[in-house]
Amino acid sequence: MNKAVKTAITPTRAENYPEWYQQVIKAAELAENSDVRGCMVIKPWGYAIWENMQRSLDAKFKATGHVNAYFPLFIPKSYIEKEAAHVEGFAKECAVVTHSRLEAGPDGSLIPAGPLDEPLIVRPTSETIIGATYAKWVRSYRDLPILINQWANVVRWEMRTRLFLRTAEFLWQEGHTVHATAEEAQEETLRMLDVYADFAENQMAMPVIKGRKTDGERFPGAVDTFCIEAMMQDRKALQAGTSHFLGQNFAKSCNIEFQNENGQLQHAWTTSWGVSTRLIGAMIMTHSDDDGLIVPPQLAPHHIVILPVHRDEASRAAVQTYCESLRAEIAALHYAGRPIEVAIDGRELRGGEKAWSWVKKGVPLRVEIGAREVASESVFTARRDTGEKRNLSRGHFVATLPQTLQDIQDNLLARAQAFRAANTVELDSKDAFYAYFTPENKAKPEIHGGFALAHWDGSAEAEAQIKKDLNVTIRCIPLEDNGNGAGTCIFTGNPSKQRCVFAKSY
RNA sequence: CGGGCCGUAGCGCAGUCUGGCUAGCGCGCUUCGUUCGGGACGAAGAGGUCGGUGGUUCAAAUCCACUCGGCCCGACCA
Repeated sequence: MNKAVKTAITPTRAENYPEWYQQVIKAAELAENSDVRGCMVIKPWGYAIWENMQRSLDAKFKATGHVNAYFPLFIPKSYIEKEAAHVEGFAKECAVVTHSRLEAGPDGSLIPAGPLDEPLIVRPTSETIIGATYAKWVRSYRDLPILINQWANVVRWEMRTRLFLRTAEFLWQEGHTVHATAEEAQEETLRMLDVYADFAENQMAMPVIKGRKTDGERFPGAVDTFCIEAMMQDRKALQAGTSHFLGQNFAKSCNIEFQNENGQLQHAWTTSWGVSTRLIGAMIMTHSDDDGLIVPPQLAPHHIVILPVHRDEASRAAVQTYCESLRAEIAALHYAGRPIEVAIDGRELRGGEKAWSWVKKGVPLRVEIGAREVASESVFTARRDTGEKRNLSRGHFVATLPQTLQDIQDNLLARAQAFRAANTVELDSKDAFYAYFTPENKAKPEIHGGFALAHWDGSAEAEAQIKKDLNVTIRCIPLEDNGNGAGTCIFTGNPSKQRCVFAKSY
């Protein structure tokens, strides 16, 4: 109390958003930088959130007919070379294994030995190695479709990294499917995009825009790339997931061929789709505040923590017993299809310090139990999302707990939706567009801009120009056009079919 | 790969320009005491190859050379 702390996290979002982001991660003990450049250590609290994401996504994949499998970490260099656009996109960021062992050097150091005949690439994505495998599996139309997902790590040698948002190694899932027809593959591509959007909104409480990428932003080797785009609290866009219709590009380069009902040999149609630990970054930047992380109940490792408050030794045993029985009662309840996760924090810490540690970790509900609560059969409870503190009868608290968690979940989504709506504008002139995306203070840019919905005629020149001038990109061409149909391109004056989403992005 | 900055305790830093007592400070950590319902206070402790190698010197965290690593700005980023 003596310490005049206004917020648990310094700096605040308004003061320095990127630094705030780093401090939230640190304070919540989600992850830290490792000794390996660009690679992070995901700590237990962060990994538990990832496990919850995995569990939920995995169930959705299974429910849409997919099964899991695992493919190698290493890809022969020649495989990557097969697809021209793919090489172009990934060659610059591949880790390459060239030797198979180490030998003692003259000064006691180890030097690589046993050069490989063909270097191996550490997978940046697995289209080529999985495609090569599928080529062996597919003979007949009866072998199709193949609907497989893998949970894996991938490596992309990024120049500049940020925890969760862009790391050299990251965890993800990648679905790779093979179909007999283009239509079926296109349906699959959009089905999985819907799965991602459903997960983002209902589990992460993060509203997203589903859309199609422009030619310039498309996945290397894809015919069509679809994405979900979310708005972070600095109003920048984050691509939260992608689903690609690969056409026959990889089927041709990997030789995935089958005989159709008429006995004709033809190339198959493939898709791939993925989301990564970047979603944790998205969750942080969507919901957290100046007191730290806020985890949506659906993803929270603990839904609720019980903090025993021991004021004197006389009541200690009674408080402890009360906490234990409350925990047992809560643990028997269910929320969102799983038992409510409840923990008692019995650490020998001061009350304030202990409470703040859970605020910073973003636990949805905190309960403090002392002699007063024991005496009156009540609980003192605080919501992380609103900060609201209440004294409730124990019976009422327990009976309404699942609903309270859902209220928090709903509130987070509603809050994020309102934020996005408040920072989304329709712009109808190039001047207004440039004004919207230009900071008032160029030396120390304030948080400005947001999502701009504007007409664009498909001109790659205009797309390149705004990227150069403003660092603004077309995030996507929305699948659901709520921007009232056709109009005029604000850059060229040519006709435009619909508005696109423009924003600065991560 | 170009331009700039920085490596001193777990973290954040001072000291380097102008070489000189036993290398300091804050936070954190350990122990004890008093405290405890929203981030306590006091006392006593532990913790350092000053990024590395070589050189100059009676003497190097400090000066010189080389080298390794990191950060920022560019370029790059499904």
